[in-house]
Amino acid sequence: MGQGIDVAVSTVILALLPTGGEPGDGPGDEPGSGPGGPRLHLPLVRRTREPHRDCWALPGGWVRPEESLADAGRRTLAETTGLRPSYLEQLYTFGRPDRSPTGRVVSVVYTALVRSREAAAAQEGENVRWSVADDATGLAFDHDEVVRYALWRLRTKIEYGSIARHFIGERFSLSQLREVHESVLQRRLDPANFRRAVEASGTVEPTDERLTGGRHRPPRLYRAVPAPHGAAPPWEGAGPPA
Amino acid sequence: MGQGIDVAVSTVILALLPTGGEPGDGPGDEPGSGPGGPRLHLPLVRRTREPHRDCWALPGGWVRPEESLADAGRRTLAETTGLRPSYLEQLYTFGRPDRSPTGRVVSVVYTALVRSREAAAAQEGENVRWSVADDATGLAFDHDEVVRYALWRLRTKIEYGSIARHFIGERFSLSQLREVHESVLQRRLDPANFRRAVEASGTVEPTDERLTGGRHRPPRLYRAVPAPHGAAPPWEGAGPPA
DNA sequence: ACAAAAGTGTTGGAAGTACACCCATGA
DNA sequence: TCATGGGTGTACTTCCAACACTTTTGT
Repeated sequence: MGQGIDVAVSTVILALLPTGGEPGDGPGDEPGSGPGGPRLHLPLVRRTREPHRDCWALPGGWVRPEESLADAGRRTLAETTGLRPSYLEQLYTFGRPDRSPTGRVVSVVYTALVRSREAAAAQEGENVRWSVADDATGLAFDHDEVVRYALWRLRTKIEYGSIARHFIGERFSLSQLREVHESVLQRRLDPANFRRAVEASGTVEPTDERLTGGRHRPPRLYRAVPAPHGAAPPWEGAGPPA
Repeated sequence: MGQGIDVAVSTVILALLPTGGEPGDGPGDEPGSGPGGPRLHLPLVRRTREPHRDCWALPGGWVRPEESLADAGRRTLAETTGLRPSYLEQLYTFGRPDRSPTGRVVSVVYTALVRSREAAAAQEGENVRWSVADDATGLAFDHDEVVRYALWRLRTKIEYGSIARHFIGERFSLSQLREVHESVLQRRLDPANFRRAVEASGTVEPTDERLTGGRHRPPRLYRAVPAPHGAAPPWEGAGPPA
């Protein structure tokens, strides 16, 4: 066709990191890592060329002719930050004619969630920075808007099981899961009611293991149950069609 | 950049039409228009060129360099079917490398809802056909999949006010609104409980008018209330950024 | 023994469901 | 007056938030 429209992908990758802390120690670690527990962070990359040179922006890049959109998201993410999230979900496609000053660009934006330990793989430095998601403003292009929309979507449609699987490890206590939800939703949750809601949701199941080494009674460990099915588009998180 | 990727838009436009009927008479008209009341229909267009020549497909076309994605959706929709829906919402972006045999095409798909009277504007003929949405299979490209996803999204996230505004007229009785919901959800709803749920939702408000000319007690007419705010991305349905 | 978190029970209110019943109109 | 849908009342159930309470561990 030759329309002269370029197709890019960008990714909003979110991780829960202790306020003021470094990637690597995540929720469930020593307390005192901040006034309100861990907060949502996302990696930004500094642009090294025009337009918006030296501005911070979401990691991303051009889609290659032979790769799927999700694959392009994964590839550009790895190239710019070193991150390789297991889960990627399409967020929205932005295509205002004037959103890039150099020409027509349509950006397919993905959202990913990573565990705090994986977040450490993003080599922070001169050109990569972890930023508190709610404070990320002044970004290049329309990325401010993209980030706000990604946060809105995360907070309004999350499932117990999925958020557990993606933000924390394979095995987790209900307190850890609750702390994740409290950090995302930015409000306290009743431990008793949270327990019952999670158990009734059917998205997690108890194991025989317990978390020892804590300072008090060892909690039972749970794991995310595969997938309830039928509540989401079948291809999300997996691969095709993307 | 010159990636050789073409950007298209397609639109899933849904209307409630009586089973076996013609566009123009909609829900709330004479009964006997089918065993189970009106059903979701969508217009399909016959492809006049390769690939998939003579196959039925979703209306759509190429995005022009200077128009927004939503505008491209509106324009191609009007060109192929004559329809001009007031509401357009982005559904998903499909971009498998092999989804078109002639080259790399990324399709941004929009969903629209139209009133049955507006649906009559789609000049049905040799190359435009209204089809029962749940029965639409064998379409060109990956459009089967697109239609199924659009139906899933409509059925899982609808609001009283919005569905009223888009599927039926400015003024409507609660019975008409209930019939719309019953058709979309494919199950009967209790009239008394439906009334209370709608009234409590705050998305519709009563007027002083009544619908006369019916065969029985004239029902009060309601209208959709502007917008609750904060429950959806701000730009959907309006225009930019899209 | 004590502190602190794990885990259970109970209660009251909101919201959803089923269904009985009265009201208003056209034929 | 009667059939029919419009509209109201009410009891029952289910869900959810608040919070008191018991259990189990490390120190």
